[in-house]
Amino acid sequence: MLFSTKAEYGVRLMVELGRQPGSVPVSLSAVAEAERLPLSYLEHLVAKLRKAGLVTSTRGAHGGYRLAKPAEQITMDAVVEALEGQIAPMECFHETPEGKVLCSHESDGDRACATKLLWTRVQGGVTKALAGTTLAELVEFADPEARSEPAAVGSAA
Amino acid sequence: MLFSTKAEYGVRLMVELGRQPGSVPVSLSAVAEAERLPLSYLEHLVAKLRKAGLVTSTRGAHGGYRLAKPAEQITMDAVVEALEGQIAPMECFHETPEGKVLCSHESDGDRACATKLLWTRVQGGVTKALAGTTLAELVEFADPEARSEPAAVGSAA
DNA sequence: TCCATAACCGACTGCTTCAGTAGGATTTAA
DNA sequence: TTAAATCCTACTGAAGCAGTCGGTTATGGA
Repeated sequence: MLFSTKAEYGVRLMVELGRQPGSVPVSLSAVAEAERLPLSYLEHLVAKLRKAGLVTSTRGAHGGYRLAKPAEQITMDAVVEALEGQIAPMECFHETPEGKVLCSHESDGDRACATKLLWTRVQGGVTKALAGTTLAELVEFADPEARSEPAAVGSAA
Repeated sequence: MLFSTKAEYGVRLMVELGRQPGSVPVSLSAVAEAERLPLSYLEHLVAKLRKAGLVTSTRGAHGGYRLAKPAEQITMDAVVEALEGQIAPMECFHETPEGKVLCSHESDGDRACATKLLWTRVQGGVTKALAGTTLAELVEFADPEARSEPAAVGSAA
């Protein structure tokens, strides 16, 4: 598996926030119920998103979370990276701040690192997919009719 | 990390076999020494490659492994999948034999799975990178001068 | 006929991460 | 004052990773 449930849950959480009109904070327990995910685990994930500056929080009663900027301006590479850590195909792969790809095996003898070409391509494919997808797209995809009322979740059961 | 060292070591192993002219089997210990990787760990990896039909083995003295087909015909999606298992971005993602992508959250309520669009794109990016790279390319990349002599392996020690 | 070489196989181990739980502290609206 | 919410740290069982180890089988050559 390329990613763990951290990315899965975290993205769903972001989508849930993105579905909200705007200035209304959404409580984590509402998200947990809507997506049927464990609240206490979501707490860990949302902390990462907050530290990455992707969501803001309001404490106390009627508090909750909301997006730190419009969903159109949030790309999924930032979200996934906040949740999973730096996205590299391989342990030996590091990206410098200038975006240059380094491989620790580089000087591993007398010839170029055999796998660098492959991992560079994979890295490129993933990065392109993530950076080319905005949160707004996912919100739209999940909820094409753009109805503003939340899904009637608690009613059944 | 997207992939573990299984993919890394396994691909290097394949490249090492690909560097050989053709019909000469290469022993695992030679590969281990050339790439400075633990022999007994490589045994596990090469077993996966053999079961996937990517390499063939010759037992006994002067035995070893060689590619099951020309390096030009080996694409890296097969190699990585043999080593790491099915390549899906997420636990809930399954690919049917016909190549259709399924998501277990699909009927997870009243709306489409929010993350499917994203993971489909990521999956596509990775698959394209892996399937679009042949072993021959990596061999050429690692060894641009195409010298046919193997790296002086056993001579030391 | 030995013997060195090599593939083959399964069991075991220390370590880290994952996925989640638990318990509390702090903040804030009503 | 209190209920609702964020925030924080510590803990836990399970699984996978990265090997190691010991032994079995096959084979070419002396």
